[in-house]
Amino acid sequence: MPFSGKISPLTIQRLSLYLRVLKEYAAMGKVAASSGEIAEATVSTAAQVRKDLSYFGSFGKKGQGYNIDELIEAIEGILGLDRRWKVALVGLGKIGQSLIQFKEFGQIGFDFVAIFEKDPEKIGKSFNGIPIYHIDEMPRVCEEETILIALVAVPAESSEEVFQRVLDAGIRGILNLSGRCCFKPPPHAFIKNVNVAAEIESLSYYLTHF
Amino acid sequence: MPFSGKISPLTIQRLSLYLRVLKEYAAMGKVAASSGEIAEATVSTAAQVRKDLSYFGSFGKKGQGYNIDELIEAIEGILGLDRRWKVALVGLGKIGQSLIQFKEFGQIGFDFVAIFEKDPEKIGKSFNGIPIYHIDEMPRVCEEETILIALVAVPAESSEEVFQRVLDAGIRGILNLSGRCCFKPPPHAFIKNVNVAAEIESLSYYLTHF
DNA sequence: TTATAATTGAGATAAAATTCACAAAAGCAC
DNA sequence: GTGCTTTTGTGAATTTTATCTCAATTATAA
Repeated sequence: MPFSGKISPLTIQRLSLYLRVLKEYAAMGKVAASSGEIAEATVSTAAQVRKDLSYFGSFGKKGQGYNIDELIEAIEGILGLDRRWKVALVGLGKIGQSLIQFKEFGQIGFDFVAIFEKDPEKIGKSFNGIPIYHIDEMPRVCEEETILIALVAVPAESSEEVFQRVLDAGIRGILNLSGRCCFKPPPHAFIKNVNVAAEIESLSYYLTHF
Repeated sequence: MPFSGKISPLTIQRLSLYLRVLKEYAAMGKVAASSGEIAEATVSTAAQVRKDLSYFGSFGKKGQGYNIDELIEAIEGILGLDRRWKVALVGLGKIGQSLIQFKEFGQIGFDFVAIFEKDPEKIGKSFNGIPIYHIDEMPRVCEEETILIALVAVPAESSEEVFQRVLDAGIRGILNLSGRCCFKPPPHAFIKNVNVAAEIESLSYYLTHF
């Protein structure tokens, strides 16, 4: 790795945002951007942008800002997006079905290659061109296909069991949409929780008190 | 309000998680829980749980922990969940369709009462029993129905314009699923961004570097 | 060649968030 | 009632994160 030390997860999330706006800029034909511009587009501050980048190296030119193509390449390298990732979907309910059709995953380098389900009705068929396996087959399929990332979209009740099985199948990164928010992963694995219900509850807090 | 001062958004998010596990406990018939138990269930720490709660009052009993029903009621009060909220869905694409069928919103007090769309094909009809209006009708409908919260699930390209129109319609809380991450709301409004693509990118970072 | 303006990178500083640590209850057993 | 155990609430200490500041660098234009 070209860098050392522990980086805050907040920095990582922001890099992802910076990358988005940089790609927008590139698509517009823009060649350079300053930390101030990037900050404004991501609701951040110039100092924050520079500090985040500085953990990984010096990518800008004093007086000139950042070359957009170079910075895109740098951030993609940092985030490990200079490759493609195979992803499994676990749970083909409403949410799973809608996410698997979501084109942005492919655009940013993540390919769904397997779906795992319990419902015998669905197994053996395919959805959106992706084969549906029984969840028992996860260890075999994930190994054969070298799948390291899973998107878990099962009902909250079954999620705890499913997390365990997913980790046992060799998955190291879980994107959890099950609504069951909290599961402590083993040290070699990572979980990101996306919880729309919790987010709307914080909106309620702010509307109530401000 | 029974409290003063600025509370960290991180505290608010965690209260939401605490509430979830407390409701699980209540459903199991449990009557009391300690900060340690709540912490374990939410992947937090006992001190963090106590500190978060302490910003709003004293809800526990020394040596005994927290009465679950009482604490649920307290947190619901804090978060403004001791009432029901009317919610608009803006954008009836795949994501919008799947979210509006998501039962948990109703269970936690949020009712979809209107859908706004641009597509003339859909307007005038209903989806899942909820009427579909043209987006131009938002100001009128939101006022008549006193809708203060909107879930925005439109394509990233149109989101900037849509945010503006949503705010102009009197909406004060936006849950943004458009993928376009960054929009600075005016001081009386609040935006919560949910960005699955950005989350999966951080997973890539961790798998690459650890 | 020299002034001018823009902007980075990073050390110093400030602010925010988390953890520590412990006195003060509260129940229980005897 | 006394001693033991549990667990809260909170001020203090620590750690983490964000902001500020400015010397150094680059391009530009006179």
